[in-house]
Amino acid sequence: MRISELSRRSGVPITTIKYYLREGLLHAGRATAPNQAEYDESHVRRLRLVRALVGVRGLSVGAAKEVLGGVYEREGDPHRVLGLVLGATADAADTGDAAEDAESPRMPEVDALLDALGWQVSDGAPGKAVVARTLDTLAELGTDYDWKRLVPYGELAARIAAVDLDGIEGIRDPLEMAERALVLTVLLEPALMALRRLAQEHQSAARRGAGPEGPDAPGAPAGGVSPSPAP
Amino acid sequence: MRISELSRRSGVPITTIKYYLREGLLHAGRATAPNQAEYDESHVRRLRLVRALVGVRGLSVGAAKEVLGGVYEREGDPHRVLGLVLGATADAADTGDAAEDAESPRMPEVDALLDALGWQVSDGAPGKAVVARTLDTLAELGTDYDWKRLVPYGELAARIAAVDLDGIEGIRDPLEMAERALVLTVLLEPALMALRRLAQEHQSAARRGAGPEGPDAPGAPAGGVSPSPAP
DNA sequence: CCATGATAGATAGTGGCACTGTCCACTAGC
DNA sequence: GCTAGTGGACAGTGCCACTATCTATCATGG
Repeated sequence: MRISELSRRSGVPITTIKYYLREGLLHAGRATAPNQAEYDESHVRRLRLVRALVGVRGLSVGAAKEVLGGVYEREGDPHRVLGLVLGATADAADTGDAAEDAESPRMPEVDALLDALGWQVSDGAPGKAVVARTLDTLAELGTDYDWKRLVPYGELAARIAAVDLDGIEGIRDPLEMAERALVLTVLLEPALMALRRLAQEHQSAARRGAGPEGPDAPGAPAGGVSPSPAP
Repeated sequence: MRISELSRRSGVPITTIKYYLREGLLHAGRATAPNQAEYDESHVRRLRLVRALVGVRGLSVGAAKEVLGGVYEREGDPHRVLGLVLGATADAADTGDAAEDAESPRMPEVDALLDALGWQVSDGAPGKAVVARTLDTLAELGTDYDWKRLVPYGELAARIAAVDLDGIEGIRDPLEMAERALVLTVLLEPALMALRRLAQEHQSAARRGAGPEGPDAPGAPAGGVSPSPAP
């Protein structure tokens, strides 16, 4: 198909498609002439993904490019894909200043946290820098927040990751698996945080009504957390 | 103190402080003359918080204003504070278009999800719209993603919320409690997602090496992830 | 008293980013 | 041939988070 049909089917304006092509978010079509190129389903699919990442999720164009590059270049290796995809994501706020990422005064605390959780991750994992920076920010705010308080969060994060990996377990096609991994991790983030807030609201109301007792509300519905197998 | 000292102590340029004053992110000082005002510790504290929200977390100025307004206007009611603070946060991508938030074709699915989880939340909770939009995006991408797949995430979100609420349980001072709630929910978000990614990496490697078994690493050969003390 | 510097308030400007408009040479398809 | 469409290039737009500058005070030291 040509660019006008690509635009029609993806809902993205032609000029924006050209922009994405320039920026490397979309792979070029097969050129049939100096001013003619042929696009296919993969372009439609990828355009929709780009719009989801940039428009819905709010990723910057640069971050989206990195993420997509990671997915489509190593589609054969799910583990590698996971690492790259999620590494490039990090957060909207960490654009630039990649140099100081590696060195943070709180990195030892992060290592202690990972050790306490029993996790084995690569040294350069960007997530470590994010955690370090968060600890740093909390300290600057005067909050006495120790890395130990992140341990329960880490344990729950492990369960979330288990659900994530279960979600891509059965996919055979490498490309589809990579895309699914990307979608599950990146696009689900706002939903997860929204669920957290909804749960906070629910439990806050429940605790208010039932007294300041333990985390699980006494008789109340309290969130219906089923006892999933031990982490 | 005067504005120059406020600038020095908070690390925020004077011009930026004026900007925040204009935008309502910082409460005005006590005016002592047409061109003189007195600032105090509360301004220093709040400025640091603003910088954390806007700079580190990447919140828009408008969103930060809403969040802070919610915190400092109803400091007496923790439950109310939670609701407002977390409501205003939502996500960076949902600025504008607040009108269509209420009506989403997928809202019934979200209600079904909340029902399955046993949660009781207010109808206008912004988190619901975020979840609805995520389901919508996933559907547009052709992913066959049912709301039922969010149930395990919801259960884990409930546990996270329980940890969150535990973290603000014992605080007596209402203002401090409100601030802590804000910090725990908003500033911790990137860290939580980073932990999720780190856990994915760890477990992906573990599953790869040990087959499709449990999320915990088998023997954990303890590579270079030792908790080295401060350099 | 008055020079000096800081201050509040207002207005305009800056730089970055994600597009968007426009122009050109050329091609496809009638 | 003729018209609509195309790829490529480049400038322009709108938004946003600041930032610079200007003015009319005000505070203080000498």
